[in-house]
Amino acid sequence: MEERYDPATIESAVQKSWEASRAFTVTEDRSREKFYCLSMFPYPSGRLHMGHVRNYTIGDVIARYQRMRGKNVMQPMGWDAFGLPAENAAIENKIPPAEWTRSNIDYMRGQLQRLGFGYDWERELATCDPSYYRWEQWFFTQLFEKGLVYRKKAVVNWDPVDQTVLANEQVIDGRGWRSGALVERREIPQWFVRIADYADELLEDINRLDGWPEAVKTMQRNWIGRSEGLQIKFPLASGDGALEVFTTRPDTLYGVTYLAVAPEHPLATAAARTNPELFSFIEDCAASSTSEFMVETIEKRGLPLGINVVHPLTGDIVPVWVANFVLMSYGAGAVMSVPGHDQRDWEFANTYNLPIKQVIFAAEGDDPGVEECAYSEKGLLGNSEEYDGLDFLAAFDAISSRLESEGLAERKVQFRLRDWLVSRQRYWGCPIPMIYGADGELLPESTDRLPVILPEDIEWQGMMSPLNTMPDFVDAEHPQDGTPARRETDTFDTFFESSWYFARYCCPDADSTMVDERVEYWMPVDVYIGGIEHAVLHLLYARFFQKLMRDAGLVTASEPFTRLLTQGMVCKETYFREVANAKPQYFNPAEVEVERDEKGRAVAARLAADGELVQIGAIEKMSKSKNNGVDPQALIERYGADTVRLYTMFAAPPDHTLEWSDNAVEGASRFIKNLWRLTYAHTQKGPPAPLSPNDLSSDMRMLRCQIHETIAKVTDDVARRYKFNTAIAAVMEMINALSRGQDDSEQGRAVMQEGLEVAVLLLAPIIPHCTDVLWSALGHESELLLDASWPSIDENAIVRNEILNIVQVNGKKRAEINVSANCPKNEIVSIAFEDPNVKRAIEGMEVVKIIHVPGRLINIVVR
RNA sequence: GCGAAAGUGGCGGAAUUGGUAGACGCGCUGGCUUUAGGUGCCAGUGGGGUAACCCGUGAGAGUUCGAGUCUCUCCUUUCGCACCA
Repeated sequence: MEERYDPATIESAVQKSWEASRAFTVTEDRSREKFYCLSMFPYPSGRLHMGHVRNYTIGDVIARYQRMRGKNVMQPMGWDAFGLPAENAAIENKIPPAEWTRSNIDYMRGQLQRLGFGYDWERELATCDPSYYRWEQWFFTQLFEKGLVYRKKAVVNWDPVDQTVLANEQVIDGRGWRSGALVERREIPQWFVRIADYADELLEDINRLDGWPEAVKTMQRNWIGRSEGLQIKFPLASGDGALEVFTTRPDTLYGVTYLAVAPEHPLATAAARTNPELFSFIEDCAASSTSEFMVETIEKRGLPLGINVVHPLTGDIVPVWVANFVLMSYGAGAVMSVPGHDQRDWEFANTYNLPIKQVIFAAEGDDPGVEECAYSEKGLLGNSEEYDGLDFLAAFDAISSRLESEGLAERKVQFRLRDWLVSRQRYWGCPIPMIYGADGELLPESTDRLPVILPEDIEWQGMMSPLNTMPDFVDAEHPQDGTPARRETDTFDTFFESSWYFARYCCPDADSTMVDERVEYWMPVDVYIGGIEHAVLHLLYARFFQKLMRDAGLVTASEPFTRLLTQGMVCKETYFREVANAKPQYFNPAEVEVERDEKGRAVAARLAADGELVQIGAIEKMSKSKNNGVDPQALIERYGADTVRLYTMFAAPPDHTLEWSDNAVEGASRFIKNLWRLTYAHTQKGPPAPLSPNDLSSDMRMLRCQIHETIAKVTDDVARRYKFNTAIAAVMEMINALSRGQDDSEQGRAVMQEGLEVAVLLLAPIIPHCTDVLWSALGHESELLLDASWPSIDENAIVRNEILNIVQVNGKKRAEINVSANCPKNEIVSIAFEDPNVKRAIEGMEVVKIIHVPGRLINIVVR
């Protein structure tokens, strides 16, 4: 090894050796335990950002650790290549999306390789390749044949100027982001997949996901949102038909004072035909974004429809309103309003002077009343005729049974989960393989004509998908009789591609099936790593797809991901200057110099270019808009990949947000240099003698104890807890101890050898390049560090004969005492009572009891 | 609005099962070496107090011999909300 640590040279040499030996290429080997380590594949946006670096370092550390444990590890990588940004780039820069995407992939692949991630590049896939998307087209046709796909009208954001459908993120303050035109809600026919049919199983199987974070499981449960309730018919007072509503609180039925329907509800549409005020209200509602967040946060408004219904129990006449907060997509698109016992209804009733009626009373204690706010707890019924005094369950049952027997209601399980809308009116996506016959018949493209290839050589005009204007694409034939037909021009939601890529990695070259038998060896994924923002959508769609594939006989596992690790965001401070009548101007932290007081607090910041002050903003997620991104490329060039990997793992636990600090990167670099120097100095003294554990000085025995305790700590942190920051801290402590306790005696050098070997092995997954060189220098030239065994613990080394105990008086620490490992309680107590601090603390007091926590502390309780 | 998390020194964080609060690192302060600068090395570093000691984990209550950790209320921040990926 060289005396000086030169990351650029080392890293390129080590990476070349991995490449030459195809070190990360794997095949199925039934004699070995497999480990499938998967990180969420990136969207090829142009350059890697710190979020990618963090995500993929976590995955690589786990993969390399499992390999050292002897597992047959597969770690693949690919590209989630379809999506909106490629279309934006096409519009802005006149580059065809395919070209833009493929050149980004090439650049980003190089960046991943420079970071030294151990991917099996022979399994690489890009979702925009026909060899990939042909199989999801095929699968979609299978789903269609099974009746799991249907077509129905759904609301979209429509930009009337650009004549195009907008994504929610393209709607800013109710306007199209490019045209600035007021966005309209418009209903168009769309393709849906019946995920709601699997709602029960998706919910039930969450209970089996032991390796998933509780927070993610709870979010999925809430997203699926199973609720048991009653679908009730309120007969129209006019006598023609009934208005159906779903409620989970039939016990509050006597408190209904009005009904509310969504603006898109047929009853509202019908009433609006003869009522201009209603018509314009509904139009107003339609002029806002479709996102649920917007619907739920706007001011609650409504109008009476002039329609009445009959209360099914009392026969009272109840008015029907239209309200902007009722969602057409949930339940029946109509609700029964009980302002006494639902806060939103209460506020609405207050605004419009609708009656509020209390029908639920507290089971015990004071009556809460409904004058100040709604009482939404479950309690005992009142003002409810013969049901007075019943509790929630009894009332639910009695009222449900009565209405059911009268044919006015039906018990129903309602899910919040809606069927998956998979069609997008966009170009850069996988074509939906459907054809419209002359009479509008829905026809799946025949299997032998798949894939339906997305034309890549395109002219982009305006904002609309160019597919609509390409006769070569649109003109099709009836799959059976060959008559002229029209091809679907919608493409799939990109979640469609990302819902099964993990299965395809197992057999990326299968050219006659979607997946082959190799999938049975590798699936399920043992650990899946990605951002917490995917907690619901992507991770739920992927679970759903796995079940669809299982039911199609393609796979046997019901769940795709055994263990899930959700990663936090990467953040950085922001700096800006106010600009009159415009958005603030943000400056990249690299261009700003920060002044600190003697405590290190930032007191001011100046732009390096002009020396003038800039304002210090919040610490926010790295983004273009806040100009607070740190380019990984520049850091790799300056410090090397190992330092960047070490820092990202050390700065925070994987599931926390990571606040980027350039100074702390320097610290990571310093640590590697220290390890390098220590190893160099040690190896320069020649090979050490074999270790003889029974001949160690007491200092060396202690040092060796720490080495083996570090193995235990790091193994637990890496394998079980996924806390790489504390694992690294433990190795740092060990290196500090080795460095301080240098002893050039024969056995002292043997302990140093053992300590350095352990450090190199423990750090190998995190900083694989420099440890590779150090491993050779320590005398393991013939062994590949990649396949070296994870170090094991010498149980004899970690036996301690003395243990530090804490003495507390009334829970406050008063002394520390050293006692022998199995010292009985009474002896510890008598030693404690000898301590002057303890004596002073208990002087003149009566000892009430003494609590002993073996091996830790005693607490003397006095009064 | 609904759902889910988080809040500990100047900063990132540690404390794994209710048992020593602040490991490790950054920053900062003082010193040494070299010196053009940087690197490197040593010491100190939660607040208050001469000290004994007291205070201290977003705020407030509670349970306990003992609470950063458990319970309740509140505040703040972040993430998701179905066409961003």
